Amino acid sequence: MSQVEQLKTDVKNQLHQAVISAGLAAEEEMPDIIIETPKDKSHGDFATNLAMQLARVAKKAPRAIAEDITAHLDQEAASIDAVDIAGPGFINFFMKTDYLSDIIQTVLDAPEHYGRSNAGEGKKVQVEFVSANPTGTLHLGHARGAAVGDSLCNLLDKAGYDVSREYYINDAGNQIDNLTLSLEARYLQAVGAEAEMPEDGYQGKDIIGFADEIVSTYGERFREAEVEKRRAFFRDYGLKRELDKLKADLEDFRVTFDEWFSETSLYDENKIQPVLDELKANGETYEADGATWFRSTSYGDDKDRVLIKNDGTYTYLTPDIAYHKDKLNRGFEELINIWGADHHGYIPRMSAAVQALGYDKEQLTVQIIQMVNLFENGEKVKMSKRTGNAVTMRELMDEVGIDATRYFFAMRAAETHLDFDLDLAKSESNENPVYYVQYAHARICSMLRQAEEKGFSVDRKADLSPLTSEKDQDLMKKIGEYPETVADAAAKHAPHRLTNYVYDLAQTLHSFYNAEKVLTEDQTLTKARLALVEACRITLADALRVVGVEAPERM
RNA sequence: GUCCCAGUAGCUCAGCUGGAUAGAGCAACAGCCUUCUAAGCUGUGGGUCGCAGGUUCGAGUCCUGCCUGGGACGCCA
Repeated sequence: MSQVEQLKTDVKNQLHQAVISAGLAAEEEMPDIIIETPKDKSHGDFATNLAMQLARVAKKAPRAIAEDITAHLDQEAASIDAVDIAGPGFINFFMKTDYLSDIIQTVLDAPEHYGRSNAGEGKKVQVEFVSANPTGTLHLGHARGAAVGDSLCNLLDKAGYDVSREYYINDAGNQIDNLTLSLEARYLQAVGAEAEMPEDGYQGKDIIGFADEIVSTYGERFREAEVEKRRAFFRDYGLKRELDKLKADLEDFRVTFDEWFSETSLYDENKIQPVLDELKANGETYEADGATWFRSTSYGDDKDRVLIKNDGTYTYLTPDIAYHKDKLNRGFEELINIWGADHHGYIPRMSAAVQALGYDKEQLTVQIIQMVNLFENGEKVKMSKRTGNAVTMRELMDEVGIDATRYFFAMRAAETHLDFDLDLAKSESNENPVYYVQYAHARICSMLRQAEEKGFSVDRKADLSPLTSEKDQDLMKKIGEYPETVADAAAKHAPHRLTNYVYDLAQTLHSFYNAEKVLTEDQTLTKARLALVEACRITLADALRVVGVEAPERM
């Protein structure tokens, strides 16, 4: 537990005692005691609305209740320096300040550990994200999903969840047949044969490239080959090359997966039929119009869904249900799927399926990634200038840079529409929040370098008592908020809270920097401040790492 | 038509489990570099929180209806 959480717990416990001994409420009437951090510093380090919550139970005015509570409160036991009753009945707590230096001490004692918690209690969570079809290039929306998904996983990991990252490869359906036929057509064209692209074929240049590769490696041998064999080869070849490309793009975007799960493997390992049997045995299916239906309306879907079409083949849903069953069989207690906005209508049926298989509704969470609109020169850009197609993730990385792209995508709540300002993301200026945060880190590194030249080094045992100025304390407090921010952002699946935090922390550092000098004639003060900025640097670097952004030592 | 998401300052967005005077950044205006990085700091102005009801000590936050924008509504994936 972090210092701040420990303090809050102490205050909570003492408040609980005070309420009992003041006779304001019995144990079973006790509300959840909420300790919040006021926005306004004059309202103390912490505050509680407990007196207002008790108004009904105690049948007294909140301010009078607050008087009773504070009169019975053991301030010493909760490290409280002073209390104040304010507004409609808030109790404000001004804490003894030594907890602030404890924060810095904790960071310095175990830098790589700071912010880590056991909030998740080792719960096995699986996050499935990106999962774009292996038939083309990753685009804007995929990039956002990748950034949000990866940061979320980093967060969950830090907050004590046992997290696994997975990519579901749709390598079994029509789209793969389409890929195969498209590649075949391109190959035949490349060797000068008559061939037409299939209807709805993949027009991308990458397919032409693969065809050329095949020609240069294998020559024209497939020209007269048996169609079935030829197609099997093209299928495997095309799939492998598409996957290589996806992996490379994602890796360059600093996103890696623990598992690349093949849809085809569900067929190969006979994992679909047993799930169908199970649903049938549970009475969740019926036959109608020559098809097999899943009675998803029993679990809140607005209509039933076809599992087996009247031509005998599965719909997309069927293997996907088997896939989710497989995930749960692998021991994951919670599944998080990160899907594009165009899939949100699919949520109720997947949720229904999980429930129909006997699992708890809460075990599946679907996080929707809303659409991204690119803006340049104040105008919406839909298409890439170079290719005329939708803007790809690769283009975005090349043009904007990975740091800015990752930061911008992580910066906003995932389920909100995002306007991505290309000019802002590209600008190396004060307007760009990424550089603002990175600059804070580089600035500290610069101070540490100069300290070293002057014979100072960061002393983990430095006396921190000289850190008494307002800016010193602001910075210590902000650093102290990190563990809770991480745990909270993880629990709420909200990586954007971390970018908000890291921006705040950078701002607090810059403000500190302009008000106080670190390298001074006063050795004791210098050592204390070096310890402080080092703790800040560690926190900045770690938060940036979670977001997927580098922390440069110079800018 | 049904369902989902969004609507907060001129623009882009935060706003935790319902709490104190609704906050940042950008843009506008006024200051701060002989001093550790000015990619920085300090200050000023700017709001019927889409609209209307309701719940309660208290609503941007919860409930109902409506308006606007986006999306989804297939035996496609």
